[in-house]
Amino acid sequence: MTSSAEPVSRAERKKQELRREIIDAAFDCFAERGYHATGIADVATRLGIGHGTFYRYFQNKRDIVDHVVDDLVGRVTGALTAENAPDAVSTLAEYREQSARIGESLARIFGEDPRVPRLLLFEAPGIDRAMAERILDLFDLAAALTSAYLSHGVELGYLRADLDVDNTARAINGMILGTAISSLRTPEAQTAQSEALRRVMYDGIAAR
Amino acid sequence: MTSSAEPVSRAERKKQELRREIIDAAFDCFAERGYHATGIADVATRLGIGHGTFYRYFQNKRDIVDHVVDDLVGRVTGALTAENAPDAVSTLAEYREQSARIGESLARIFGEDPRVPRLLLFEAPGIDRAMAERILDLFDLAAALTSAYLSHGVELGYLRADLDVDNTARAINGMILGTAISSLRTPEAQTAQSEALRRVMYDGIAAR
DNA sequence: CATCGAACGGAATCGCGTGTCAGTTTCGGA
DNA sequence: TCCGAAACTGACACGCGATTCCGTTCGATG
Repeated sequence: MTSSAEPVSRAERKKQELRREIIDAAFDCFAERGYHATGIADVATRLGIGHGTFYRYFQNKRDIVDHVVDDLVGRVTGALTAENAPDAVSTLAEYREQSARIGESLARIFGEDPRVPRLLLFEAPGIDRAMAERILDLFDLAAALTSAYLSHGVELGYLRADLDVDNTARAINGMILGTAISSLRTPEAQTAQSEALRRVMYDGIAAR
Repeated sequence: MTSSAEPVSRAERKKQELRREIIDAAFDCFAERGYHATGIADVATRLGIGHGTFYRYFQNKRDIVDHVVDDLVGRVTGALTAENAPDAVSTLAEYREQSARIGESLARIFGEDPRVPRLLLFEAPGIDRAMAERILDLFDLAAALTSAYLSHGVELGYLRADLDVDNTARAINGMILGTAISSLRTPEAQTAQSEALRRVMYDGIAAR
């Protein structure tokens, strides 16, 4: 797949490598001081390159933050979709396992590096309207996925027949969001947090 | 209470009034173009005053956004606490009613003016670290309140005895957060959304 | 080793927004 | 009607950071 041939001259590879490094350095800076507070010079200095060089790789400041966010969004959607087809499941027990798996996957991304949720949830939406829309798109995508899982469960009869799949999906994603945000301050509560989340989903909160 | 006397000269009242108007205008601007994109001049122009005047009322740009946020946080905490003592409730049915009431109250604030959630959730956290912490504080406060309700319910026996109150509180607040965010794009779904939220809380999602 | 083009660095440019200040207006009281 | 204090105004000084540009360096090629 990556062998789409072409020159791939040694120099070309070097170039792609630096491009990659710039994206990473920008991510570091944005996460550390925030988007508006970091200058192009900061990013360049962190890599030990002149800031004029930056402009050989990216159009402008707005351009790079898009690439940084691309990267993070990719990681998240990857975790959401990888190895987890909605129709791979046919009982409630299997569904619980699958949701636990997805939950862990997200927890890993968010928990291992709190800068990821910080940037996506706290920094990005304040950059401009377009970026805020991108984040909302991400929420919508997540809602659509969750919704598909729920629909599947309703069809097979292991979830409530009268479930309002779309809105319930958003509610569930909200809980996940809440977990991600909590973990910004108390990363160690992650596990208990997602356990509580699953209990609410499956058992509700009322006494029996 | 407000009659703490003192001069309250006519001029003094005028002054407080303008101060108030500046806060409102700043809110309008921040919500419209975002914090970083609005200049003091924009705020002043909107009121038809010179921007020098602004500095007679507030120290600087950072100062005013604090006051704007104060205002919004006040509205939200007001909705969360007003007329809703945790111990005013003693059965599950009453608890459902109370939670519906609080939900409606929040829905009113967020639904009537989407700029409120947009500013609190999307704009504020990106301003600087201190502001992000303020928003996290607000989440913590909300979690503590919800937690108190849940504890009360566990003690009286109408909620599950093994409920992890703290983490469940955060999960529930997450769902509320999800609702607020959804309503940024689809305000009309508010009601269905919070209905779904309550169903998850009380009935879970599994078939019986 | 000479040549040439591409990549690099960082000094200089440019525009913008914050915050100040000195002159002007408003207003209440005598 | 007049005076002085307080409030207002907007031109201006200032700093900061994004972007440009050109002299220098690097490295491939013959």
